[in-house]
Amino acid sequence: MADTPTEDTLANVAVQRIIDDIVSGQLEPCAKLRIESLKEQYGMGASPLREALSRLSTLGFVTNESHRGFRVAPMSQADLEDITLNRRMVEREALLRSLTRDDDEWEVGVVAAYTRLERTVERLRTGQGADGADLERAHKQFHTAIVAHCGSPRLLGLHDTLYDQAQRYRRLMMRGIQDLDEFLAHHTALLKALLGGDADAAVHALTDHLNLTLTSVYPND
Amino acid sequence: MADTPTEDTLANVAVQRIIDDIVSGQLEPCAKLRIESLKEQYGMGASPLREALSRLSTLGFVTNESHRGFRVAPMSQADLEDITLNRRMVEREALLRSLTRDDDEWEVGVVAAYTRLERTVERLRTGQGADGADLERAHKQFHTAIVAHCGSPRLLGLHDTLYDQAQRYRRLMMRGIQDLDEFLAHHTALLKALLGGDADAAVHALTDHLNLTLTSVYPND
DNA sequence: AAAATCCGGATTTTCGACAAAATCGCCTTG
DNA sequence: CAAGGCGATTTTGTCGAAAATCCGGATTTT
Repeated sequence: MADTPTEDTLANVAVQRIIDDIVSGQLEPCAKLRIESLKEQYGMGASPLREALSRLSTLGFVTNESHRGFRVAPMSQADLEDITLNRRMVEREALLRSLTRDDDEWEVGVVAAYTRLERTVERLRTGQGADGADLERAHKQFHTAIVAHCGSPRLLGLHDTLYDQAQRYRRLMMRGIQDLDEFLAHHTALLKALLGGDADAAVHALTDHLNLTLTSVYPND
Repeated sequence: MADTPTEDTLANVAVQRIIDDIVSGQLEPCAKLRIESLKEQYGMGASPLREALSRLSTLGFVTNESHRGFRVAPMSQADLEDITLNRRMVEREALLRSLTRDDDEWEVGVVAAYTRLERTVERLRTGQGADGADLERAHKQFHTAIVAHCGSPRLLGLHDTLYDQAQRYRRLMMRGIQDLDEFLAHHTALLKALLGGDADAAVHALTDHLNLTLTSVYPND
């Protein structure tokens, strides 16, 4: 899920795998994360696991009251609202910076990522060699491409962790979707607005898109 | 009652102390952080130190290439620019949210923090029982009060770490300041703008204030 | 009965010694 | 001077156990 291709310490591997398991729902919200259990589950010693959990707690995927161990971070409407507000802020800033840099590579990257997303949807619909994980990967790549050229390491890092944190809620939203067309149409519209040359319109389209998970999972108010 | 109430874990204490030592400059940029040395320096074992360094690396105070150990994060103009851009974004968002919540407590808190800052400057000038650390604390409390009531846990966390990361550069700026009056005057103006009721003006004053460290440490361009 | 206290087992946190793997420094060699 | 080898050092991970703390139930007190 989180993008770091090859990290060769066990602790780094553990971070990735635990994020994946939390985001994919295999580790449920508020689930106790006992080192002894994790040792068996991930086949490694206690040290790298503690290190991983410690880092995950500063990233917000895990909670850690002192002497009370680690738990998967809980889910709530308030939390999704907080994630969404932060995502709107981060992606707006990153998008504006990408646009005003008039970096040719940006457009290329966004279009390429969109094409990949389109193709993945197609393969998923025709049932040939693409699963939900592929779709999620392509979706993340698309959103990452939008902010990729903002020039700020911190914005990129924030986007990455916020995207993953939102993924838990996005899964709930996707449950009600057999309508892949609608999913793709939303992103097509977003792409059009991004490439349209009007910064304000692009930002609006993006923030609207981000609100979609929120209003879709918690329709009230 | 217990003699020494250890509410916290050693690892948490280590995080705080190392941040302090990095921010205060006692641990210089790019300095190697060898566990063996730190064990002696902080009087604790390797486990809590590794955990602390690991967390600090995700917070951005420390770098950590795999199998190459930990180092104090380097300083650069690009880094300060990144910090500043992120601070403008975060504090702008937090300020706007605090304002639109029309929370009485917000004004009270901001004014109280300003008063504390004012008094600390006064005591510092008359040389009675206040040192640089006190001023630093009061300054941080003032800026924290501005964003305190935004209602977003993530914004608060971001503000906190970004503030601390900026502190290393602020120290350089302060070197050239014997003029406490100017320092205080800047904050007085900021306070006025914040309380003036004009959101746009308040945001502008705040972002200008944040730019001050940047332009002061790196005057070129 | 309700509240406070106590107690024993379980869990978390920390320690320290050790082993494996990777990196670094230095030296030689071509 | 570049390239490569080879110990020495450092980092990373394992293991077992000690110290501190939490949890839940039983007991005592109000």
